[in-house]
Amino acid sequence: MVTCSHCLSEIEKILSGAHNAIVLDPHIHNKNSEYKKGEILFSEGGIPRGVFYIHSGLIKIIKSGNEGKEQIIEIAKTGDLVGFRAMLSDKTYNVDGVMLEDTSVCYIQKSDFMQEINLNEQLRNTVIRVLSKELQDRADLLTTMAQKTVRQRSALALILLDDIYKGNPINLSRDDLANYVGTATETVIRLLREFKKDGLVGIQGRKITILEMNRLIEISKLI
Amino acid sequence: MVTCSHCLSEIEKILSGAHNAIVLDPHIHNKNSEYKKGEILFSEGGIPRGVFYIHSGLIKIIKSGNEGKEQIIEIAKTGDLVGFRAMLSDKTYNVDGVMLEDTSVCYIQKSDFMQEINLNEQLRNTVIRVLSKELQDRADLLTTMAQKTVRQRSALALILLDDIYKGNPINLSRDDLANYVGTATETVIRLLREFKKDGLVGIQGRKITILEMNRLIEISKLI
DNA sequence: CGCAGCCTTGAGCAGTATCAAAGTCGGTGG
DNA sequence: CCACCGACTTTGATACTGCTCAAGGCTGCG
Repeated sequence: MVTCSHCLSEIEKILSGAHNAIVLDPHIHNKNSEYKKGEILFSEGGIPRGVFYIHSGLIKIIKSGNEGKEQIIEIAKTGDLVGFRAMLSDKTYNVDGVMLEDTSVCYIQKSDFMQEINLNEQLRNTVIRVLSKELQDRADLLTTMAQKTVRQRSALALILLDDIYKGNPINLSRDDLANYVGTATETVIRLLREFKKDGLVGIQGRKITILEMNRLIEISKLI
Repeated sequence: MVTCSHCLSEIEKILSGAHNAIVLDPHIHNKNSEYKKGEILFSEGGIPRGVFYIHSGLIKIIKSGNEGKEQIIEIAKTGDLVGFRAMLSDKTYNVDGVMLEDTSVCYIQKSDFMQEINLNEQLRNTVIRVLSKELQDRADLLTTMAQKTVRQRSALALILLDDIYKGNPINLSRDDLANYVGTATETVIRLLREFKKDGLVGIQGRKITILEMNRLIEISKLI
């Protein structure tokens, strides 16, 4: 694959998150590749030769644990950069990237990315800042996984998903939702039923609508 | 506090972990400060103005969760650099650093560290590589917390602690051990009793000796 | 229409947390 | 030197959360 020069020139904005809301003009910007839902972008053990910028779509970053049970580490959305941790660490991927829906991505080759980093001091500092910030966030997430109940984590997951789906109904398989929360599918279904009964969410088929964000936030924080 | 120029010149080795076994010559190296067991190096919300290099001792990095229950994110040992995530992210600390035993550290000021980074390309790349690698590792840890049983995590904790204590008996309060595993104190005590009964570990007072590393590894991996 | 893949529900169980109480150890002051 | 105090550790009993297994229902698609 060939580096998308347009995205290469934008990576600083992308990394700092400023890019999130920007819709690239398709006329000046040809997306590198399109993937169907369920297709695999990269998988554990593979050697990263570049990073991906999500032009549109959703990608789950998963770790396949014991007995095939997968844990969703992160859900990357439009405007996110994916795969840079493994690339920058000089290690193989330790997670898989799988499309949650039809997704189009741009590609930036490692050599191009590294050259850019070495030339651009500000970008370099951004990279370091972003990585460090994520490390801090993961300490919080670790604590959440270790200390909060499944009920609290489910509420939290819905809050995060509301952001990922930008306020639109959450459209995720129950399996994926359970793997995101870190629990069994049945458990997440039962909790959703409860949340619905209490008027916190609405459910249309597999789609979930947040009705009472404030109370979800309360639940996610309470012990 | 004043930057330890000796450690500043060594940070590349420190970061890449090569420093672990090196004993600095006390004649050419004056340690910046000594802390007693239980003393606080930094705490959540504080502004990082530099990083600490552990000359000798042990520091727990903790996140105080709900109702004061703390989660040990990491135990930093002799030769480790502490506090660089918050410093590099330009955020306040989101964790506390507390001495697990009497500890002496050196201090490197943020301005000195940053200057060094900007002058030294290799160091820069090391920083980026280390941060990315840690992010990868935390994805694994997250999966562990989400999917493994307390029994498995306890076995894993003992394996990690064996490394931290360099093969010497593990000397940690039961509370700290529980907070490292992410469970209740009573639970960890019961599991230790089991492990002892099965001949996996020996227990002398609060000290724990690993007897059957291979079987511990097996337990930590099994589902 | 029927199949396959999800989603949902129920029942029972195992693993852990919680609460309460007793035991141990090291240090301190009389 | 001894007895006591406080903090930490251990044990027991009980409750509950969340998992697993099993079965049935729904939906979209060939």
